[in-house]
This record gives sequence, structure tokens and C-alpha cells, in this order.
Amino acid sequence: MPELPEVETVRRGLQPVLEGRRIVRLEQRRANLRFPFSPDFAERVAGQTVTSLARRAKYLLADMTGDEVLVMHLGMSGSFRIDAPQGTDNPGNFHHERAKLSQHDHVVFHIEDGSTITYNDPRRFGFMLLIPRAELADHALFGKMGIEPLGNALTPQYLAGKFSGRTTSLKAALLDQRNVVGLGNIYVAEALWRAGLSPKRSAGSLVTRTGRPGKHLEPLIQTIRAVLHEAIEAGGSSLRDHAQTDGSLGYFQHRFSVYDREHVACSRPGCAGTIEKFTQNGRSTYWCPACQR
DNA sequence: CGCATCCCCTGCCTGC
DNA sequence: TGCAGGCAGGGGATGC
Repeated sequence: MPELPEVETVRRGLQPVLEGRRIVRLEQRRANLRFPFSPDFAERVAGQTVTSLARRAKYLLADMTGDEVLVMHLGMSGSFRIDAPQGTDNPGNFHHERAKLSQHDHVVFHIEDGSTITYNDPRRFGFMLLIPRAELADHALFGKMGIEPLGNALTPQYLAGKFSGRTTSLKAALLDQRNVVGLGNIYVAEALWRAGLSPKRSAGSLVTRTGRPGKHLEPLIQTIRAVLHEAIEAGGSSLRDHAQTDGSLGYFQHRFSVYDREHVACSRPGCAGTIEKFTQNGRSTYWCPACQR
């Protein structure tokens, strides 16, 4: 599920139920996700009040009243589900029935108001860890991370510096979170199609011989921003999983131009091409060979 | 260092 | 129908 728009959608769903609320108990239902939990993980979260829920790249960062930040990554198949307190529509019923848990519900946050937030992740590529707030910026996860695509820092000059001399494909360079964060296989494909740029061309080909931004960088950046903004507005893309915390689906997948559209006619006005699929660095690339150069 | 490949894991879809 | 194989939105480890 989660590239930047999906993670941002999850953040917006969780924010109202987490921010300013106390986590009275953390129910950890297995010893590991992608990585082992630290032995005292649940104890360190229990009793903390979440002061803010932020997003950095594809990570969720829950700052808490202690000196640690809860860092969460959804991997490929992670999702959160919010369950309101049981019996809220029946004030006379004080019997709070436990929300039914399924096989891949790995972590349950019990909130002070009786609601629960459940993390589900069938493939367990996601993870959670606690990092002291003071060490966050220098942590290995974030230290070498690239810039946010929706902020002011993404400029042609910045990308020229990252892409100069690089022989790797433009697609691989955009997926590399050390350059720009947040893009994944879907949104790289969509952005490159909109920009009319081939995923096969080298990253370095967007930079002049003297290391200055070539003419394609500015429009590519604008395209990346536009795609991400539209996807966030649509609540992300829902392929196999639910993107949103209330179980509803994002709908950006209905606006895909190339992703998962092999053999479909290219929708660019005047283009007679057909969307093709091939493997690049072990992952599927969708593109229109006729209009992406 | 840059770059490519493999791998973690489960579920779902396809083709035989 | 059953089963093997391939593939899936991410990214860390390894090796050349």
C-alpha cells in the first residue's frame, strides 16, 4: 500500500485519534515484524501521551511525552485500523467488548478513551522502533535520507547535484530514497509518464556536462509534486489493501495512466502508443515507449 | 563508491 | 479442483 500519499493518508486518519491522547497500553502480539521489537518496547510506549503525529518520507513519527519518538514504517502491506470504544452508542453499556483481532493484527494501541488502533501487516515488512528525540536526525534511518518532494527544498539544482554523472536509470534514481523520499513504484511510473521521460534514460542525462540542471528537471519536479498532491487528495491508491484507517479506499488507482495498465492505449493526446511493462532492477516498470523519451 | 541482485514474508492470481 | 510459479505499493544486505 504505502508510498508517500498513502502514508500521508494514514497519518491524517490517525492524527485525530492519537494526538493529545494517552496510550494506556500497547498490546504487542508477536516478537518481531521486519526486525525484532526491543524487549521493553511495549512498556516504553505504555502510559505515553502522543504530542504530535508527523510523516517523514514513508515513515510515521509519533512524538511522545517522554524523550522518545515512536517510528513506524508500513512496509508493503501494513495498515492501521481504528476501532471506536465499544458501546459508545449505548451509554448504559459499560461492558467494553474487545475488538476482534485477526491473524495479522500485530500491534494494538489501547487509547485512554477506550478506542483501539490496530496495526495489521501480513507480510511483516513494516516495523516499529523507539528512537530518542535528540538522536532522530542522526539516526541511520534518517541521516542520509533525501529531501521531501513537497517541500521547497526540491529544486532543479538539488536534483542536478544528485543525478550528475549517474549512469543508473532515471527510474532507479527516483526510487532511491537518498535522493528524493516518498516515491515508490507507482508514483515514479506516473510521474515519468506525465513528464514524457523514459524510465530507461540515465539519471545523469537530465544534467548538463557542467553539472547544471538540464531542461527536463524543472518540469519533472513539477510533475512529481502534482501527482503526489492529487494522490493525497484522492486518499492514496488502493490496490489490494485498504489505505485509510476507517477501512475506506483511496481512489487514485482509477487515475493511473500507466501503472498496472499493460496493453492499454496510451491516453496522451495525439499519442498512438500502447503501455508496456518490463522489469527494471527486479521490479515492474510501466511506460509508453512512444511518448516517453 | 556506484550499481545490480537477492532476499525478507504472506496472499492472490494465473496457467497447467 | 489442486498445485506450482510468479508477482505485489519497500528497502536492507551483499557482492562485484
